Amino acid sequence: MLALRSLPAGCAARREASECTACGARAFAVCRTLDAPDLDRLDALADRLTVPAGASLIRDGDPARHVFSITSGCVRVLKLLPDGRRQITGFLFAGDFMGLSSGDAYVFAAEAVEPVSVCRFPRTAFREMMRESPALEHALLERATHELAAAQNQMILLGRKTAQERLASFLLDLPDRDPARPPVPGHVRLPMTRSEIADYLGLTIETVSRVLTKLKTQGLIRLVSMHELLILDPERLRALADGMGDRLD
Amino acid sequence: MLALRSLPAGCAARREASECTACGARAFAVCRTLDAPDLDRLDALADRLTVPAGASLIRDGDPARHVFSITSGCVRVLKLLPDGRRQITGFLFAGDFMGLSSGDAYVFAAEAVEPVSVCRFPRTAFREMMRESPALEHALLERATHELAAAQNQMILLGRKTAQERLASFLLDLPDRDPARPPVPGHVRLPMTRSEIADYLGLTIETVSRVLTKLKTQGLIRLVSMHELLILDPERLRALADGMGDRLD
DNA sequence: CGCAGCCTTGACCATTATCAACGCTGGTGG
DNA sequence: CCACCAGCGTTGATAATGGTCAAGGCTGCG
Repeated sequence: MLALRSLPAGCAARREASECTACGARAFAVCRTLDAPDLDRLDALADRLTVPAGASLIRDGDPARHVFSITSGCVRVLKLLPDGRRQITGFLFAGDFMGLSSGDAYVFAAEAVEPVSVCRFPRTAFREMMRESPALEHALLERATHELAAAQNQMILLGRKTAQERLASFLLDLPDRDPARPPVPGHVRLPMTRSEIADYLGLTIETVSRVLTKLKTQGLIRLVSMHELLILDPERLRALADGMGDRLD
Repeated sequence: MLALRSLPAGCAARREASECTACGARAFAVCRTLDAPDLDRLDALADRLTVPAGASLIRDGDPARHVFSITSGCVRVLKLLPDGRRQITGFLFAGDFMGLSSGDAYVFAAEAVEPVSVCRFPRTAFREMMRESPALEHALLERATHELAAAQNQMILLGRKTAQERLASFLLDLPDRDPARPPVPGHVRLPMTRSEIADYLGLTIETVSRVLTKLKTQGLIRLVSMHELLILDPERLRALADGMGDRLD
């Protein structure tokens, strides 16, 4: 399992997580399902790391020795083709979890989009805990279930949606995922570059840039700054995202 | 969770599954992790169904009342956009499992590609069993982990690979998944139509047809019949699939 | 044998990629 | 404090991959 994002229901937990970077393992959103003694054991296992923007958290092919819980910042999970083509398979935020893997090596890379802090657990010890705590395993399965549904949505986006529809979907989904900013309605923080958005949506930077300009021209969004925008017409944007761009015209 | 394919390690289990369609729940590949009494309980819960080609097993939006274990045939899992665009997110075969879902309704559809037989379990009873059997939950998490890794691979395919690379990847992956045919090396059974392949790979039928013809012309494959082909040059096909098409030229 | 459905092939088109130039912006050092 | 520079973003012109439209062929079944 590559990465597990926190569940929508866990929104409070997520926010909490982002606020308690000092308390290490307790920041782990799954903690809600654990008893106090288990939490203490997790705490004891955890390393706290801070990594600068651009730094690598996980390298594709490396032995899978750790699992991670993100406590602040934004992480990109990605895969590369030998010639350098890149697919970003997800952006992770505070409260999200990553690193579980079926084999002994990671099959993906993870890098900091902005300065990131994480709790790092030895994989074997974490596995041990999982075996002993069905509640933990249950929570992870719950998350994995959710993550698989999200993956199907990303597949229809990549396989069947137009560039406009992809951007619209992205802009609507992103704020739900990022607890870093209080959810001012319509306000979207874009910690990632155009290039990262492009590699997430299966497009090029030029197309991303052009489509954002077009959405702006159509009055659907306003570009506040390079890394911040406003959704002006959520309804029409949603219709676009769902492939009903013409219904509302 | 939409669908869980059997693990590669479970190849023997899978084959067994496809051979014992008569024994119902015991065909469920996860059974390997359950004790005999649990198996008997599963057996008691299961309906055995046979559905004709083209029939619907799960409709998007329907209340999620069952989970399914496929005992023979091929199932397509898909999502639709309102205007009819279709993305097939996976093909399932004997031994695969589907239907777990985070919400109360299915968020995808499942339809028989060819005549299919399944074991159907009431979702609530299955959940109950999961709660009582950590081994079952563990097995499902294991599978989900694997399925998530596969989803990442499909994302790089859909987001970054060319039509040729997509077809090459598909032809190489498919036989590993389908236990219906003894794994004659290089022999690929294609139970699905060109249209289904296209909707799985994010292409059109015409492109699928043209690329298959091109692969044939290049001596990489031979089209034995409409639903059967031979891989003549696995190495070059693999190189193509991995985006190293030029390396071997 | 005939028909329906699927597949293939061809001609043309559109969306998006590629290539190129330029502009903005934020950080650094004079 | 300002000027410069590097990196990122935007915009434009052109190209290419794959989509669309159309016609015809195969195949398997009644």
